Amino acid sequence: MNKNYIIENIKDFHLRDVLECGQCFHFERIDSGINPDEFEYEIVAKDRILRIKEEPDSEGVRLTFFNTEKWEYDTVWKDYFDLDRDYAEIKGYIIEADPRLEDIIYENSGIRILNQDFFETLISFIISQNKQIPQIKQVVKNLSSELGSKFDITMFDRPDLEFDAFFPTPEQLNLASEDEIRSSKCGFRAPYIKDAAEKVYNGEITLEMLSKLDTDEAREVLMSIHGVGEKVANCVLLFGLGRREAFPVDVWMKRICEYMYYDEADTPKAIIEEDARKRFGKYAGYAQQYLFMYGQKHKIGIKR
DNA sequence: AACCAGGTCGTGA
DNA sequence: TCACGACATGGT
Repeated sequence: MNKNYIIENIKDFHLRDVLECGQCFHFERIDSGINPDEFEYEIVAKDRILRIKEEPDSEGVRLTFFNTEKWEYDTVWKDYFDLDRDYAEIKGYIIEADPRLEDIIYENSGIRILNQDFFETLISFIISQNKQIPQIKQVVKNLSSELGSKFDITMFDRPDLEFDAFFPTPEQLNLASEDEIRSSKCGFRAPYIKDAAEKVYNGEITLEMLSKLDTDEAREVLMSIHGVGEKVANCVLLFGLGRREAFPVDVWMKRICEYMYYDEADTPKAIIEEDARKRFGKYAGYAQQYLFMYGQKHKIGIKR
């Protein structure tokens, strides 16, 4: 009990940027914010609840996984945080594809793309349409609290948890009525969530079948869900199915890419996606995340 | 008080 | 194909 696991000198990692870059929603910052170099978060993922802290270190950062055994880090969190990946290679590849991204990557050098649960990613990004990130987080929290399995609080080393339940399983969401789903404040997305839960629960769409398909085929299958279009499908591919060549184009990416590549001219999202995938190839998804963070920080293309 | 938000669907040219 | 309004909810 209360054994912490610590890893040191981690490069290309910034906990805040990893979590706050809009790829995941079931987490909360829990430190005071007094020390600008320290970050502590509570994350619900991988059928677990993790408390994790980041501090500066001589060659990068030190991460403390609270109440975590070494085997849990090795078999669960290492993969979840994409820590097996060589980000120096990824960055080099992207900069070679477009040298103008060097500064952008430098500014956001701690981003990683998480390897998240497929079903949770699917539902989360269905919720994300026409919503801002704080609201998405709230709906994910409500859905979990109302329909997911509750934690055994006695398992944890502190009583004041931000969350009280796991994200609902396909079965739990499929069993819920549309009204129950609506009480999470997901609004008009309730039937979309219903349809997704149904198709996954009854085996019409499975992780196994999607893994056998190439990215474009898998996207078609995902888009057979009512309420899943190009953008949501691409997010599921990138964040929930490990398809790092996927390049989701939302309003932000549209503005950023028009600014970067089309002389500010109005350009269809499909063209932007196609060109980006040609330009950035197998790492288009990483390029997308760096560009997204950059665009948000500097409000690229926002008119006033 | 309108208007917008990591969109998608349905409709009508 | 393509443009456009509707869709819940909450925040400026």
